[in-house]
Amino acid sequence: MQDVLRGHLEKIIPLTDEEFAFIEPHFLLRKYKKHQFLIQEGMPVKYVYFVVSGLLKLVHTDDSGKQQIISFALEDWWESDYQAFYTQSEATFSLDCVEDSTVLCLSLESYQTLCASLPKMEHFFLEKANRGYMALQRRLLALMTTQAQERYEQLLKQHPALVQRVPKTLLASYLGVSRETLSRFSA
Amino acid sequence: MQDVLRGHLEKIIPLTDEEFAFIEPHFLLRKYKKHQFLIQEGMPVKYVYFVVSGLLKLVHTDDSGKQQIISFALEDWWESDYQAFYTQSEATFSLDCVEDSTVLCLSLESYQTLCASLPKMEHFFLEKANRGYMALQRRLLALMTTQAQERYEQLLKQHPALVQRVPKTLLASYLGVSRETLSRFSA
DNA sequence: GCTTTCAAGTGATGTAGATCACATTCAGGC
DNA sequence: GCCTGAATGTGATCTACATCACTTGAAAGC
Repeated sequence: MQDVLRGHLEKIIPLTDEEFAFIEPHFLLRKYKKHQFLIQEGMPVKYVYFVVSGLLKLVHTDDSGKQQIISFALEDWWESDYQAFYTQSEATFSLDCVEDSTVLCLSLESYQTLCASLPKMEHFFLEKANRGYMALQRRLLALMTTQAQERYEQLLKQHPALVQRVPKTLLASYLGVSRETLSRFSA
Repeated sequence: MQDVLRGHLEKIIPLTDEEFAFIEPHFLLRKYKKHQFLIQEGMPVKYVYFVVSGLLKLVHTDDSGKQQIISFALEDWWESDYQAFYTQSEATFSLDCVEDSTVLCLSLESYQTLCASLPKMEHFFLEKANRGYMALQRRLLALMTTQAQERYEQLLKQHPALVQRVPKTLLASYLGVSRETLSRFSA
């Protein structure tokens, strides 16, 4: 199971067996069922999660109770309420399972230990953060410039698997469009 | 002038004089006039920029020629077309001066040298990347959930100085709203 | 000083997409 | 096998905001 993690890390930083032997015990393997929460709004955030299998959604609930999907986390993705995680404060997002999922949990302490003792790991996280930043920038731009229907079509192209796995209601929320409007696009 | 840089770095990582003496020569000081371009769409991106003084805007131009402001870069901000910078490919954004500006330029080679030889620097950039990511996430959320007028009011609260310094037309583009609509809010 | 350009306000009209309301189909729990 | 709730489709109406068209005022260039 941890092989997945090693493969994932080694896409960016090659590791010796000793190094991986040092890294691996910092992660905690956990399984969650569909609809279970990994993070709940208002609660402390203990971990950042690496998705081994399954599918999570990161959600924000506004004052009027409406839910917005900030992002989906598929296999091989890292997810958390980073703000709350890094500052060890209360979650403003919730993270829960769209499907039964297996994740690896990394505590802030372990995260810091890994970064401090293995520059490679810090490099790995920097790389991930940068890519995440660039991806968000593109998403922001798309949200500002592109019509809802085109955004949907681009999602279909770029993540056809995701569209298959996720109810349209959730896709709509992710795309920033109402359920009804999204439904009218399929035609 | 480089004092500004040292102060900025030391907000996150304390440095010895020797360390800073090693870091500093990697930066190139440059001055630009209002309307001058640091990065032009279609051209290679040589540097990431640290703004010592002045104000820059990162802009995307779509097929129909319309401009969207991805972000502003005030004093103490880092900016570039990161995608193009890291992959040493052609810019899809342009970066130009809203006001006369002084910047420090860091090449990819120097960036990599700094990260490789000083783990502190890698840590610094990781910290910056993470904060940038979280800020973008909040902006994305605001764009999806909040009305244009409220977004404007929040900008007024959070960056009153920016609103003073920047023509409304540019603010509108940054907020993802038309010039005319923004104008009707002031009343 | 004059002209040209840029920033900004404002009315009239158009439209993407929200919201509300209801029908239908489908999967799961017991 | 029945019942309940989720997921989806679809019509009618409403609204935030875009777009177009024009005016005014102020700054910049020569």
